[in-house]
Amino acid sequence: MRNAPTILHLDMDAFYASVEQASKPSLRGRAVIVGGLGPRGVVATASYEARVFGVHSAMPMAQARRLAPNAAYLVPRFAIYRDISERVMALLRELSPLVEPLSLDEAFVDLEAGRTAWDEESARLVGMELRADIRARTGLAGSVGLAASKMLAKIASEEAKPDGMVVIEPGTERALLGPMPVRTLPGVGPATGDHLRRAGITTVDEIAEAGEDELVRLLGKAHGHALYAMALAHDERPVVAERETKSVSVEDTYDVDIHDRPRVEAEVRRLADRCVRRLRGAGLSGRTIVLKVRRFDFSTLTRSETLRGPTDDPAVVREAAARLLDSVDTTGGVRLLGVGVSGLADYTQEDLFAQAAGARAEQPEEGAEEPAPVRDEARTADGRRWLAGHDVRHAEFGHGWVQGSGLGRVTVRFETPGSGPGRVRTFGVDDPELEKAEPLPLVEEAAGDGVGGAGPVRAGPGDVGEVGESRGRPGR
DNA sequence: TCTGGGGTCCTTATGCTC
DNA sequence: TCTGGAGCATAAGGACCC
Repeated sequence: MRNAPTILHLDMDAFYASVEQASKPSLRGRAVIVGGLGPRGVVATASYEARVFGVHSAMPMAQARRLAPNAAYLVPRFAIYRDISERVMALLRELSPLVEPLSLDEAFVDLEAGRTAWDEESARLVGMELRADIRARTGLAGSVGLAASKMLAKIASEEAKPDGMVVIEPGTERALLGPMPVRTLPGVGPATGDHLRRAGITTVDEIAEAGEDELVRLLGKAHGHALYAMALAHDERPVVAERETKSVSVEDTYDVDIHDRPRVEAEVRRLADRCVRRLRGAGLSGRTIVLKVRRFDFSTLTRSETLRGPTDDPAVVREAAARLLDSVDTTGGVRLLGVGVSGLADYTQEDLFAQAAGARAEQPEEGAEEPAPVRDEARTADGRRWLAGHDVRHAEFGHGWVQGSGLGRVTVRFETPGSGPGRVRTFGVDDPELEKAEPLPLVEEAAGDGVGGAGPVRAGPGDVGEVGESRGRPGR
């Protein structure tokens, strides 16, 4: 392990909810909950004001509504989260070429590799400046952890939340880690936590005391070795900038279980097509097709089939998925269906099978199988949907966002990131003066954007649209 | 009072080939 | 020709992460 805290972990605070609060002045200081709003939705992010009520990520939305009935409930706007995330990642890449994004709101940076920090003092300085830059560029708060390894940097940023910075000084790791609960360590979730608790192990120190052999016996080889090393604060994993995508998949949970077999088959075809679109979008093809079925009782099963060569042909994937479905009993109903492709190749090779199938099934389906949506909330006559939290523009009142909709009406609050809290008005869902709009930037873009200096800094408003997007990118 | 969506990695069982 | 492994690929499930 290196002997200076030069690995940085950045974690944006309550990211989705914070973006919404920055976009919508009337929500600042209020409980905001972002997630799926359907009957089977879960919470993606809760603002700190909402966490006071006990609401947290991954909680069923129904439960959140009981705990915080007066919170604002919004559907995620991934386009703007992605845009802001790219700005933040660009700031990180100014610090080092070794930036490892873990998701839209989290990343590791190896400061030593970027020669921006070499000891504790320089690392602290970089961390402070980074947090200030992020706030200036995005208006949002991020927490920073600095340590000599990835595991410890992540634990440090967790400790730093919200809106803080924590440095773990080399030499203090064991003392700090020892009394912490086992769940603090990465890779210890509910199941492993229970497993360890039944063996009388509840703290990191107790993992270390148990010894490596005992852990391997309890948890298996890979997990046992890894966890023992972590408990001793040994973590040599390097920061890895580019990781290859290993699989591409799509899945849908239905508001109401599907019992009708033809309907299940139609959904699987639709998912197969969607999956292939994503696959092709990333310039990939794959050999193994995976079908996922979650039944009415939440039991989940997967069926997979490996082809002779990689494909990105929708007809081939559709047919494989249909064959896999043949071996699954869906009487009783299914709540989720998914289709995935793994065994990826970064080239597209048309195998004979694909060509044969393609000749038969070139373009039928496309328009023919348009599946009926399960649920139909506030949909206009031409099929537009007014999703809570999404941006709209009104010919007379300007830019606003959907506060709620139903019963043929849509309620809009007219405000922008730079305005004060705005007024609310209600319209018919088919009001011709109301239309969907693009999100507005959170921070006023200064003319020229003030980044004249050295280094590969991304410029201002002009280049956020992104041109040739074909790299495989890790974790979204 | 129920449990999303997109991934990764590991374990175990099984069949094939040498 | 039979048997025993080793080693690999495939399939299914589970845990974990954000």
